[in-house]
Amino acid sequence: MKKISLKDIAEQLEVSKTTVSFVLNGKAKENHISESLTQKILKYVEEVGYVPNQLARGLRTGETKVIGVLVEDISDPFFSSIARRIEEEANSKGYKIVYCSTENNADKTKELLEVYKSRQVDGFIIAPPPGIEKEIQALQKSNLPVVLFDRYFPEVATDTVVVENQRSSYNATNHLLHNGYKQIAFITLASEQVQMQDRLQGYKEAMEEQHLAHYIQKIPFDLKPKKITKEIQAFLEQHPNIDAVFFATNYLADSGLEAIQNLGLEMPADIGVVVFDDEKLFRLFRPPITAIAQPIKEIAKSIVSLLLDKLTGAAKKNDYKKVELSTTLYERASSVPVLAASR
Amino acid sequence: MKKISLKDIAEQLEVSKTTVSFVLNGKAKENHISESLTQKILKYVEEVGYVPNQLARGLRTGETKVIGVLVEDISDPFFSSIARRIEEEANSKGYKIVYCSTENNADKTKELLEVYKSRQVDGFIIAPPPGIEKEIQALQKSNLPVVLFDRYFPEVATDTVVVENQRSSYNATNHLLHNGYKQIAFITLASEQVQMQDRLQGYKEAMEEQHLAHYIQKIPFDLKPKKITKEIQAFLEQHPNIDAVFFATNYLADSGLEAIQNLGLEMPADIGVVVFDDEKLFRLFRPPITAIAQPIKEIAKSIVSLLLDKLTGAAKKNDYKKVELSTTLYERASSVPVLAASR
DNA sequence: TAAGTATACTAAATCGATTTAGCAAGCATT
DNA sequence: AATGCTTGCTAAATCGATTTAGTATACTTA
Repeated sequence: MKKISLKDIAEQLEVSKTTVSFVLNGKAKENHISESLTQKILKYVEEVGYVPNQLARGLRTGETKVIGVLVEDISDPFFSSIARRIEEEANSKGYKIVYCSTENNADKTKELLEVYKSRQVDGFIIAPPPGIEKEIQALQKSNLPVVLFDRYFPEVATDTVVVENQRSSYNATNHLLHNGYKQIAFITLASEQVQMQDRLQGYKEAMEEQHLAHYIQKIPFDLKPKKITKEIQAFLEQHPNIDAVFFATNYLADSGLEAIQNLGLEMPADIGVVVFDDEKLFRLFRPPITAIAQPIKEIAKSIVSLLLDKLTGAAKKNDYKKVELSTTLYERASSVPVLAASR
Repeated sequence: MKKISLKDIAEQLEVSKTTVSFVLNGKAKENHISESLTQKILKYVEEVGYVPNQLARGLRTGETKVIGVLVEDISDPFFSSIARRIEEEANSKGYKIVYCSTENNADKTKELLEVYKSRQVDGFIIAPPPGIEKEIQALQKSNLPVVLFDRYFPEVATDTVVVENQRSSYNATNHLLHNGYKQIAFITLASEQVQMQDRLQGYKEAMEEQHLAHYIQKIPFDLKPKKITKEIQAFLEQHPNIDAVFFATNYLADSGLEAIQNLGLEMPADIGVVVFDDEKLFRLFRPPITAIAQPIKEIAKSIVSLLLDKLTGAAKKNDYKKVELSTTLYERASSVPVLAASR
């Protein structure tokens, strides 16, 4: 059962490849192919179940209908759920996805970009690691649309989708403050990336408004979960006066919660907890974990819509948009002491 | 900055495309290209940063070095972590991944297979939904290697990677029995898929050995989490004598744990809990949730290794292997009542 | 010295589509 | 009767690689 090609069809029906191609691309009318021949071709194509070779088509047209998606780690629940939605959105518009994990590593990312370019993807969706500013600009110069998400490069004009990191973080910190916590630690990544900086800023702003001291721990990027747990545990031991912790991203919380358990601290009485990023099980935890939920579906929708605007030409090449979506703070028991009201 | 092609290089250096191609493919020696010319070409190629167009190459050679991965849902932690590892393994062997979510829907899957075939992927990795037996066979007939995982079709010979579902389930049920639970419910999907059937079998076997009655609830496949919670809650209310629950897959547990909370039942005293599939936070739950962990990394390795054996010709075309990996039961507090020892 | 064989390289076919340019027949118009 | 416009269709170029089947020269060897 060899694959059947345009040529085969043309030969079988004793017409030219051109004619078949016109018919299949809906250009029969404008090229004066008779209705009867058009039908005959369509019928035959249907019968033999012909599917065009997309490599050949892509080679000729330069369009592959494939979008490259680069995320930090596809096994991270935030990224995998975004990926799922992007897939859904893109599929519905006739695009396919190829994805990979950057591990937040610039060199790996650069390689991946090369690979994808050589595969002629039509556009890119990227949660960029630091250090690929130039590559992003190069892509845009060579007319390959790019949408960044989760973070971006302030100095590079791009289409971008992020959440209101600073404001969300500010609000969450205030939530802790309103519930009586004062010695609030902010546990984040040792990263200059804009989303982490914004989250940090929000925390600082809220603390400074109350003239409270900061407790900031920066965890190196590539530590294993166990090591992260150790680090956080050590930090909390060094600062026994800390009465609340704000985890700046999901997987720090996963390790941090373990550290808290190891130390025998009780939420929310001994320690209040808020996490940036919601996880499915946070709601069921005991106590349930207060979390900032990012609007996954909206993020994905905005990303794909920005990219498609560029791909279809609906948006001008040098006209970049930054979409900033708001988050939802789910106030759960981990940050709401029973006595809060009376404090 | 237009893209540079083989032809451009050939013209610049005043040699033929053939020569350049030979050099780039490491076939200089065997085609008697002089060392000096070889070096000159390599140097120039490096200089201009030429990267071959993979579409053209794929069209000509029929090899794209791309593997299609179809999972049920990329946002499911089990599948996303498998995907991550597959990506890692495949990348290290020079292959790229294109993936998508089947939603366990046969029609969607069939479409996706067509799309991927038209993009000339070299092979497939599939967690198959029911009803695509014929398509799998067709792929194999047209010489496209396929590896199934998580489940398979007993009547179709394929390379397959699964875990010891029945035995794992049997052991986990026995674990509950040894800890004094007797009215054990098995909450599973209304699915004929082999992995679910095997898990059910393992449960039944253990229960029957003790001459105990079954409590089996089958949840329809496409329910939303909230609906699943309701269903499970209703089931537990109807059978108040149930003293333990075995969830046959991860997302049933996510909903089931909520049902248990809603009913005010305490683990492990009121109800013992075991889950097929471990999740990151199960260890940190209160009480920690006993779970059967699948060996993600090994599964991914086996999958890729089976597929590569077929792709490289190391394994014969009609020589199919079934790899069955063992799981680990993490016995945590959700299924180990404090009094268990004395019962 | 003729035949054989390395050496160094290339022309052209090929993969499977799309697309440009154009042919041929029929009809209307002047 | 010559010109122009439709209509209906096709030949051939093209995208950018790989690969087959050469060619031309130089060097052995009998």
